[in-house]
Amino acid sequence: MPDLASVRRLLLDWFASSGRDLPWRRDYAPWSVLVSEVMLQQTQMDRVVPFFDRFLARFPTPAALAAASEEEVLKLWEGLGYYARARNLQAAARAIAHGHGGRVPDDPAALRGLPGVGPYTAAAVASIAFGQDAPLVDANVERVLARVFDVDESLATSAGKRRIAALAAELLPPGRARDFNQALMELGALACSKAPRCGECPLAGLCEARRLDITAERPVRAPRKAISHLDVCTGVLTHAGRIFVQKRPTPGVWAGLWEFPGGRIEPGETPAQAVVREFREETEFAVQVAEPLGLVRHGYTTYSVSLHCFLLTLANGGNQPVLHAADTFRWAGARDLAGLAFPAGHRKLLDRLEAEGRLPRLLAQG
DNA sequence: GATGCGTGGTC
DNA sequence: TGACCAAGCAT
Repeated sequence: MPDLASVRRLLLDWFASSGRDLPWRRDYAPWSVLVSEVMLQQTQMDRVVPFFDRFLARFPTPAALAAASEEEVLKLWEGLGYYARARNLQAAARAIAHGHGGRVPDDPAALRGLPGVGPYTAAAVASIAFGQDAPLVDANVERVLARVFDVDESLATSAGKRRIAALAAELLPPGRARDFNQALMELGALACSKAPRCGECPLAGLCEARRLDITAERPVRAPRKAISHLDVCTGVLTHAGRIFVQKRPTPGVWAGLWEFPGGRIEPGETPAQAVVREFREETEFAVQVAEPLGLVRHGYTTYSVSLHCFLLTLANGGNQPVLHAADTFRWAGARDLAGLAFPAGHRKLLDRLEAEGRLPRLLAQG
């Protein structure tokens, strides 16, 4: 088994020389650390940084976020995914503003009680913001420790998880948790990645998986479920120079985001038939297809979709919907469309219409 | 313990 | 191209 003291020293030295310069690492302000850690859940660093900069500029304190509208918060989160994080973070900000005197708590139990803060994030904030000796485990830590110490239990099992957690706790140098926890994760992100770059790794000389030439087999993971494919449709319904949008209910997929109605294309149905049916079911609008708008392809973790898009007009009747799949609706103008948060596929469709120069015409008063 | 929740990068 | 995956959490 690799020498623990050597692992600690090599990791801390490497992090001091090779750690990335990140916005929240200048002063480790607790609010910055909390926001960054929530954004980093299941999301890679390079993608987070620009979102973090915009978010902190707008919401420099928990009180600022607490006072904002959910609309504005989701708009700033648009494109980052896992939107429950944004709503939970605002709920956490309100709890901090009203229940903790406006300061992010340093007590792990209090942190854990904030919405959207689980075991990882609580330990990350306690150690990175406040320097407390809290070990943490994320996917990076799992990868690094499973390789360095050749953990052969599957990480899908509780035995494997316990083994990693025990190693992370035993390894943590008291008083150095801020740098050490970040060092482990940074190493997992920069060197000990899925396809490891052992030439850049300070631990290569003592890594068990490398010695045994089994880095590709560590960590042992459960096989993922197969990715399924789905054909769905959506329609941009225009009327009197405006476009119909509806707000998705909470909880659920894309809760609180705006969308164009649509849904799954059933067997034996053409995409055009499906979009007419979906509008009837979701809004009780009778619509007709004015023009196909092509295909938007989009991937998700467990499935991929082909989004068949259409331009629609009202076939008859008034412009008041009866909503069955949404909280509220709006006949949106250009300013609305720019300011509302949409799921990526629908935003992609809007961007395409914009790029083709068609949006102004659709939104012309008529 | 299993599942749902987004998105875009990578190879 | 498509399968895999990322600084997890809630239910």
